[in-house]
Amino acid sequence: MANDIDYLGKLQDYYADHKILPSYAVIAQLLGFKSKNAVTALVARLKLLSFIESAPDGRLKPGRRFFDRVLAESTVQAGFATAALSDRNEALSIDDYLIERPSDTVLITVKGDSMIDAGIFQGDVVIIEKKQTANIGEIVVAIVDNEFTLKTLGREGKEFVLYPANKAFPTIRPQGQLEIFGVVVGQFRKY
Amino acid sequence: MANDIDYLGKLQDYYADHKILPSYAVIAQLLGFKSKNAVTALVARLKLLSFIESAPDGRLKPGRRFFDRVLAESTVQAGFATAALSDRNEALSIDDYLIERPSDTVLITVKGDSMIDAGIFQGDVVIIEKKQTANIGEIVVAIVDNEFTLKTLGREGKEFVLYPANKAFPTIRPQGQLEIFGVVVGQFRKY
DNA sequence: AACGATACTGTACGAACGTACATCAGTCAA
DNA sequence: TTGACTGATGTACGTTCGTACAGTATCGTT
Repeated sequence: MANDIDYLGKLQDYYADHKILPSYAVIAQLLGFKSKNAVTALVARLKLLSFIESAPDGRLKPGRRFFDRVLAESTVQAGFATAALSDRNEALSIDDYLIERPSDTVLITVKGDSMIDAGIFQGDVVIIEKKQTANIGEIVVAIVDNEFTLKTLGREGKEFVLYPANKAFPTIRPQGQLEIFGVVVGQFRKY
Repeated sequence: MANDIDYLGKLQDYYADHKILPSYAVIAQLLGFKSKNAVTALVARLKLLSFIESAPDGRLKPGRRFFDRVLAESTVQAGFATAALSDRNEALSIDDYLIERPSDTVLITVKGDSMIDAGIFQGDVVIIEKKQTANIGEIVVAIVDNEFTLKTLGREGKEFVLYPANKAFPTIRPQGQLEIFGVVVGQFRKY
């Protein structure tokens, strides 16, 4: 059973490369089995765990948990780290974790350094939930001078203001009504 | 030819539902063709435009442009956002964008503030590709005193060192051999 | 009206498909 | 030592696969 997780990893790698799952014969080759029927048995086990399902035509397709990623505890003692990872750790589907309302969510690539003290760097992608209202303290995408700007919503007296998270940038005090496009609900970065 | 885009849309819908592409026979059914060979011709045309490709075993897989339209539909009306996402059109999902080798990848929740100047905060999740070697300048997960630590790999003289990205923390100069668990390839955060 | 191009229909075929059944080898507990 | 269990190997088979070739219908151009 322990090998099943390694086999699953290989299927996930194949899927990352090709965006499909292969046939039983190709899976046998991939995993080093001599027999297709070993794949049938493995697939049955992976189906029980919701990693894999069958499409209407009998072909294999990713199951609900196929895109779960291993979430390791950083406090796990490193000496046991490798052995522990696949047995006990939680799993997380990144898209499901970051996006709760797909139909109201857009991704925007950050340009500029105005939010670096909030850990949002140029080139990062922020996840925006489209909303016209926001709470004080939330990071929002507002429309100022017909352009999007990413800032923290603040209030001074009766007026809303937009605070950067970088001392080099000024606070924005909008003339007239502040127009909010959405609220930042997540962020990600690739190295 | 105009119908080809509609046919492609239906394939994209099937893919959105099942996360795989079906066989020629199933595609014929899906599109209302009476003949499998019409699918062969359609596939040839879609291949020329890089919407579809063949996997090594002959099965169909999404091509480089297969996800173009899906991403275009998901962006906001503002031209700005569309342009920002335009270089990411091969990514099916955030997971697909961030993770290239699922079998060697684990997620770790960050504890501590040692890397805040690099935009990695406590509570963020970092995406680790398990590797025993890394390049100078990369952010690594190293094992020091039997614990994971997240730092930037550096070198002083002949010795490897681990630099924090926070002035409040000291540089780590490991006794003996530096042990690397993996390299940070991505990061994400939820608000 | 004739012709060429395009997109589809129909048929055929060797190869591969998913599935079923029997068997074997290794491991572990009693 | 023995039996049960698990995971793999091997074989077989009806169905489906991807591909090739021939033919048809429609449309636009000359």
